[in-house]
Amino acid sequence: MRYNFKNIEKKWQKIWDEKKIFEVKDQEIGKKNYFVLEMFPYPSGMLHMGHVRNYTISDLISRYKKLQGFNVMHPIGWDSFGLPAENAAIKYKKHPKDWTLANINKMKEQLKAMGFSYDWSREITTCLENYYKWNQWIFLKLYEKGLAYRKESVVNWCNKCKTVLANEQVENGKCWRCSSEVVQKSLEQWFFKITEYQEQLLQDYEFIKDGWATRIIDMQKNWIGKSEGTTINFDINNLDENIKVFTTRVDTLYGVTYIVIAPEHEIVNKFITILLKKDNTLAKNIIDFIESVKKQTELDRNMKGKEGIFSGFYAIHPFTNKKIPIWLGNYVLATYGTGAVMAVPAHDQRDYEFAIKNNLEIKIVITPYYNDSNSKNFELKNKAFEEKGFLVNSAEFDNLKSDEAKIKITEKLIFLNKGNFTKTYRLKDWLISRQRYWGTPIPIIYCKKCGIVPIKFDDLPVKLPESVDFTGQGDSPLKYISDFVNVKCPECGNIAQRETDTMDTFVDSSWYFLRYCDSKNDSMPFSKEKTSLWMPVNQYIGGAEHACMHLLYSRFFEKVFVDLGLVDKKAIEPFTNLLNQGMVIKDGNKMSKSKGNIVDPDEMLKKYGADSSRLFILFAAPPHKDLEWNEDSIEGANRFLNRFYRLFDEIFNRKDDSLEQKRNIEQMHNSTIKKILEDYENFGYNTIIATTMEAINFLYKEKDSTNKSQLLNFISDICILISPIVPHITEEIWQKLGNKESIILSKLPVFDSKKAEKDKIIFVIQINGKIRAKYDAKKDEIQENIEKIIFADEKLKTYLENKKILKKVFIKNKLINIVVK
RNA sequence: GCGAGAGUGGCGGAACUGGCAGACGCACUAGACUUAGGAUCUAGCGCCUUUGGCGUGUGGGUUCAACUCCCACCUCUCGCACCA
Repeated sequence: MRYNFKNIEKKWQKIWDEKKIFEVKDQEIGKKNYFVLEMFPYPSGMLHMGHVRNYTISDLISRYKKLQGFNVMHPIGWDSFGLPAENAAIKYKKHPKDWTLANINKMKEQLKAMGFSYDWSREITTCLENYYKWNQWIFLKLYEKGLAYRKESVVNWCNKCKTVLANEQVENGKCWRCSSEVVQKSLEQWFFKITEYQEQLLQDYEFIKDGWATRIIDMQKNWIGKSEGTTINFDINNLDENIKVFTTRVDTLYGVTYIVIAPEHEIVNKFITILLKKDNTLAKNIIDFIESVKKQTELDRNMKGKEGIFSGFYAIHPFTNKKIPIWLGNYVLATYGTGAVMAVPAHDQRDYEFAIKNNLEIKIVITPYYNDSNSKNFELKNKAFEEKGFLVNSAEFDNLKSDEAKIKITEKLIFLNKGNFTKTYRLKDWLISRQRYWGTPIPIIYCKKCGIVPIKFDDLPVKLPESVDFTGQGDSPLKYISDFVNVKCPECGNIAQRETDTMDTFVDSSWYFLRYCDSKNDSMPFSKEKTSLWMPVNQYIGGAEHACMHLLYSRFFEKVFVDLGLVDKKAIEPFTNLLNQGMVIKDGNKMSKSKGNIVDPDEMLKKYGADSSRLFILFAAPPHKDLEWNEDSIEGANRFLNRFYRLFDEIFNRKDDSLEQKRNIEQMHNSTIKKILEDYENFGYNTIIATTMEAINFLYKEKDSTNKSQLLNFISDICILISPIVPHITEEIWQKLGNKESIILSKLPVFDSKKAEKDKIIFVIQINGKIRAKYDAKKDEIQENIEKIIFADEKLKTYLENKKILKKVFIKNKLINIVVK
């Protein structure tokens, strides 16, 4: 017989739903709270396999923790603001809200069909007023604290999405969402001051280093990009100005032969003003150069090589007082450090290339450590020498090692008041303005008289207007809604203008986990009392692609909330354990629409059901690895479940129960429990399934000669153990076995260590590493009778008598080892 | 270039603290049952010159014993990348 997964799965999903079995109270006596969180989906219309895998793993952990006796919260919601809804509105002439809510309904069905154990009573939908109101509330709190500010600066603009992007959302010069080229624009925008927290973000890895993959932490550290060095002030010849440069190699200071500044550097304007009076051609050339660099994308700058132009000005070397030419160069980033570098062509490859191209002086000031005897004769071999070494041609610093010289030189700079030790970070403030409709309105009004005026907390929410035309042309649709834009200033009552930008949707996802703890609160985004019952999240599960976006922003928000007194300090890090599941791959590529290799979860569910799908996904690869999609394997999963059900069915319907209880069944039973419980702790979900299959194979062989209740007892424990993986079929068997309560409310079986001790094991007799014989015995038995056992074997006896036994026989694990000459 | 991870059959992957490499599954082969088999069951399945030998990316080392530890190298994947 085949088990009917369609009926069984539907039946139990309905019962679980009706009994509200997954709804969790904030506290339950005698139980510890455990918060399982998965990255909530964007409601695009259909779950993709990445979601299915992510949520299958989360569901397994949630159900396992329940069986362990925890009070588990496993919530779900919808990250439902964002650009695709707006694009769909333009394309299908459907309102983003309708489109989004319809998608949510569809996807909710899919989630339910997978049998995921969500507490739907805590569901959140970020595009609804009762959520985004609190985005605005949080914005205003940050504004109060000076952590939200408006500033004109050069920002990333995506022409296709028609909005600005945060630095984190630009990948290799392209938009993270649509992959089109990102250009630079100077605009006035809202920022969150994440840089205020950069040091703390680095320090607090202390609290999560055991629970996060080092890869993710490294990615974040890299992104924050802390670097320690020295800032030097270079005076400018015949001009009462100076240029600050940042360097990590101040030991090469005597090798500076020119200065390069970014074309965007503020001093350039001064240069031009002066030059226009003295040297019109040079000024024009410089202006042309700046224009041409502006047109280059990041990629161009990389590809075209280093370009530059002499500014006409000279800097003064702080120690030698020599005149050093100041150049403008396309390879200097305006946004990093001071936007100016001291060029040491002998010891920096970029400067070297630039110097060769522009025929600038190259001066060696470092020689390799091994080159001590003739260090003065050290020569470059068509490239810069970038390693550390001994200083030469550096006056009183000659013969010092690089590290020592860095300190001494900086100390002298400090003495001369020309520089200091500095730390520089790559991280920039988080740009949160978006020129799009489908997002949280920024709660700000601009008044000619009063300037920037925040909305009063009591006046929240600033509602997103619903009747809007989506033409796809021009600016954000919000700009054209005069009711929305033209308002009275809350301060002076005069006509004022509302901010029409909305917030980056990453604002929504930076605190949603806190809302789950207190999802119905209508006076605060969340209460400290409720969040402190659940936070920090015990286990977070999601993809690694969010390392420098969502995961970094959330850490930042959490720290702000702690400082604002909104959450307890014990949750200074929001996610203590993070599991990054691998990607789902088909034909060697990540599943995606553009690759055309999508597998529709609906089809999978229809053909094989939820349990088979879950089993397949967990069995095919360990959770952190990429998973290769294989249609044949899912059939294998389905086959196994049928086999399992058939085994149960056959034993269950057997009339005769007079057979003996068997020791080997008891042993297998016990060791199966042990292995599976261990694997749950080590994320070895694929081997849990392998162990279960072994047990089932074993039972098939033994069933006809074994006591019925002993067999059913074993099957019952298997059901509990694998119910987090295949909840429906196990619940069905569990109930047939006569249990009244749901299997979800049961407890994990316990491994009996006393029983295991007495085991008979197969011992292997190994001589010089080669296996010579096997022997079946109890451990203590064999320890006493080693010689008898060995010499009972004639062949072995002769062999050993011919050789000389060198070391005493010893036993380890399942091995008797003899060392001979 | 910098940072992280990984290399084991035809494939996905097992192997706890160094202790029978290839568990479990897929694919494949043969057989059984069957009107039928794409259901199910049984057996086989790393390679070779098969009473034996060789095998965990390559080359060395430690050890009675190495996928596992040490040294050198190769390859692949991912992340970052003109960051001064």
